Amino acid sequence: MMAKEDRQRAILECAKQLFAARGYHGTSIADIIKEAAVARATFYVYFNSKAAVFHALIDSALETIVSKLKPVLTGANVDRENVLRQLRVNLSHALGPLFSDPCLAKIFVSEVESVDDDATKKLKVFYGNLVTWLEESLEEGMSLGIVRKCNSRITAIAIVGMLRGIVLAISDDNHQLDFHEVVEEITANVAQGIII
Amino acid sequence: MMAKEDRQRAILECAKQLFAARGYHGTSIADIIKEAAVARATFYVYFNSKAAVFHALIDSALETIVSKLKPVLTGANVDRENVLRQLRVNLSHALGPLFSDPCLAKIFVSEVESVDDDATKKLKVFYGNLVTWLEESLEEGMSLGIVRKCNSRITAIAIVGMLRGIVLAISDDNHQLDFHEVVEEITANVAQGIII
Amino acid sequence: MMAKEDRQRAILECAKQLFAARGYHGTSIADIIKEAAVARATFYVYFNSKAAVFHALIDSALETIVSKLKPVLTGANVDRENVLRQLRVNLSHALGPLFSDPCLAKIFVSEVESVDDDATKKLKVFYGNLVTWLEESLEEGMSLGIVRKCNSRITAIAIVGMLRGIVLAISDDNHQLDFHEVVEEITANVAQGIII
Amino acid sequence: MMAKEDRQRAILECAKQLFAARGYHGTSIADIIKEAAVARATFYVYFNSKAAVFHALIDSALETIVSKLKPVLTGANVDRENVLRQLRVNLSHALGPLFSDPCLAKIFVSEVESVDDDATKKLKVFYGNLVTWLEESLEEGMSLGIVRKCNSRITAIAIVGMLRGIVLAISDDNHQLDFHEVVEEITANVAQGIII
DNA sequence: GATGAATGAGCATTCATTCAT
DNA sequence: TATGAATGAATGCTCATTCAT
Repeated sequence: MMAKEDRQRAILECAKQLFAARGYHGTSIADIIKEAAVARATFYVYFNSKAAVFHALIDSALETIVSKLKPVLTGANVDRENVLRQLRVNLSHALGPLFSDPCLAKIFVSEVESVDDDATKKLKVFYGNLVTWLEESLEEGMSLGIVRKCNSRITAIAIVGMLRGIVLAISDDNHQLDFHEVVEEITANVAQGIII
Repeated sequence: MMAKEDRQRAILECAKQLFAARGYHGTSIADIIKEAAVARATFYVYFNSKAAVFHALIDSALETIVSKLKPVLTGANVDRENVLRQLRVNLSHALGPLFSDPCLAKIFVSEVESVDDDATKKLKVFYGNLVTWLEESLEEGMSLGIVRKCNSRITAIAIVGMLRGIVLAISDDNHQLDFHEVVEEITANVAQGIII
Repeated sequence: MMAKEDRQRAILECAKQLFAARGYHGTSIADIIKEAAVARATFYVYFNSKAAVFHALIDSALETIVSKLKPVLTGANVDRENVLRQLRVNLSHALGPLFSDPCLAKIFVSEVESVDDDATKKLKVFYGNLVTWLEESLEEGMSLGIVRKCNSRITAIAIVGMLRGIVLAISDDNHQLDFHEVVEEITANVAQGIII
Repeated sequence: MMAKEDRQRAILECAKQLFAARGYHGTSIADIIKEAAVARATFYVYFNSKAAVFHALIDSALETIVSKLKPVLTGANVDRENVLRQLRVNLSHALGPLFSDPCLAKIFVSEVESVDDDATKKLKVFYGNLVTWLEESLEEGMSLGIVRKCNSRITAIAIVGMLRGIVLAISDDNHQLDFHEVVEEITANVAQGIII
């Protein structure tokens, strides 16, 4: 007999892997319970619906990431090197969990359509907030002379897209990216651009 | 009575809008034929399956974009300005059609799961090729001293992600980005990075 | 191939018999389509839900009965015999269809619980209206001196119950009541009571 | 800790109210145990099944009523007044418990379909017996010259229906009938009919 | 070619009941 | 005795696809 929490975790874990592998719509309750080795009704003891598992996964993913993010501190005596260091830290914290769990990464970039809206909306809101926050940071950076003059909105969107691209790559089996290299490279790109 | 091609095009167009708005799984054959004002069986006169319409849309989208892309020419007498100009042109050509048709943009970044593999695979292959091509270009650029030393694979992935982010933003009603600003901004980011 | 209306009627008829025999909750869609010899989805071409068939049956039953009822005319020169004749006519019209279709009778007295409320409510409203109408008729009859002084509400309820009892008996295979005798007997009971 | 019998009674009482309010099929075990504040498995300690509780309720209801009924005594020196008095007494005894417990009344007239046959059959048998007994009484009454010549079967069915109608009205919140008036009225109807 | 009726495989969900403690 | 976790059979319903005209 399993502890109650373990059971829930097992279902969650199986669902995560299946959703990551076959997508939300490609995964049936039958698949999940077979993988988790529980009876049909048992699934519903722990989750009210298929959508509910997905919600839980999204929530957990967001929680995992968001809790790690720290605001970038700036001020009088904050130089370029300092900002880049903070950037590196945030990137490491954000990407770390995704690197160690490709399924989480997959869920994170999944654009699941037509699930009970809430779930997708949560992710959308997250990315939207990320963009807004970056936008404001860029504005502040410009006023401090740390950031070159740019269209902050477009740039923010581009950076978030860049990160999503990385996460998508992580979630793909064959890319095999190295965590530290990624962090360094992203930082460098942001810092220097690509073309000399 | 409609000409045969018009009928097909009508179905395709309606399907595109519906897929863009509600997603592949959120759109039923019933939705499509209602919108296109054709009978159920008529749909199957023109397309073998729901997946087939999606395939056709993907194909058309890819064709539209790919045909516009030109290889970036480099050589002895190619300077930084020249390369950036070519980059701008390619970006304009690639993003142009997507800007004028947000539904196309949506399809383009859609990560539809569990459609008969082929469709998703085509998009994946496209993005994969894009990454590979960029990777090679970066390598070449490095050897020519035009590109700073970097991990070409990661950087390529990041850039493609950046573009995807932009396209995703285009496909979203509320972002309202300006075409030329976007092209300039992306170019600038690639050229200079963000942090001074 | 069946005409469209025939198909619907066939389903309706089978559903009626099954509902009458096993009750609403004791009848599954599987039962209905097996009896009607149609495919599962075909059922849903004609009815939106299991409850919808029941609604249709109730509606049809009520329509059948209600359309036959005529208001009892009274006035200066209306004597006891005349009123009783009108009563007989109404009884005949109301009970006739139920006598010729025991399943209809069964549906008519069925007190189906927890179907999408509407259906049950319709029947309840019908019986409620019947009671109210009878109540008013009794009141009028009293003021005309045709009806003995009585509690019109209780009496109305009792009469409607009497009728329901008859209909229930009709719907039972083994009672084998004679239509004309029933009409006469009810009229006589109303007219004379039972105990001398 | 509750005494064993109290537990059982509590479950029974809650079930009765729920069945009366939402019907048998509209009431789940979950509803019952929540209302009775007992654990799921505890329910099955006291009752073997959902149907069993219903059986018990029917049994108790029938017991309550049947035990009160007294045979109507007739004989040489029994006049009309005497018979009516006995009728009144029986009615009072039968309707009394139902008036004081509308839920009991509801159960009593419930025509629950597709419960494990036994329960419904018991009620059916009860009503059948009632009809038969009335039928015989009417026959006897006729031979004694107390009852007018009538079709005893139909009349018996009608009278039982009348009573059922009253009980149904009792079980409905909004009717608010007065016990004594009902008894008087029924007696009067039986004695005199309605139309003068 | 054009149509709409017909189809069945598939799915999420419910619920009375049993098991292990 | 009392419990709550676990269960699987059953059910209503959907939807892409095919058939007959």
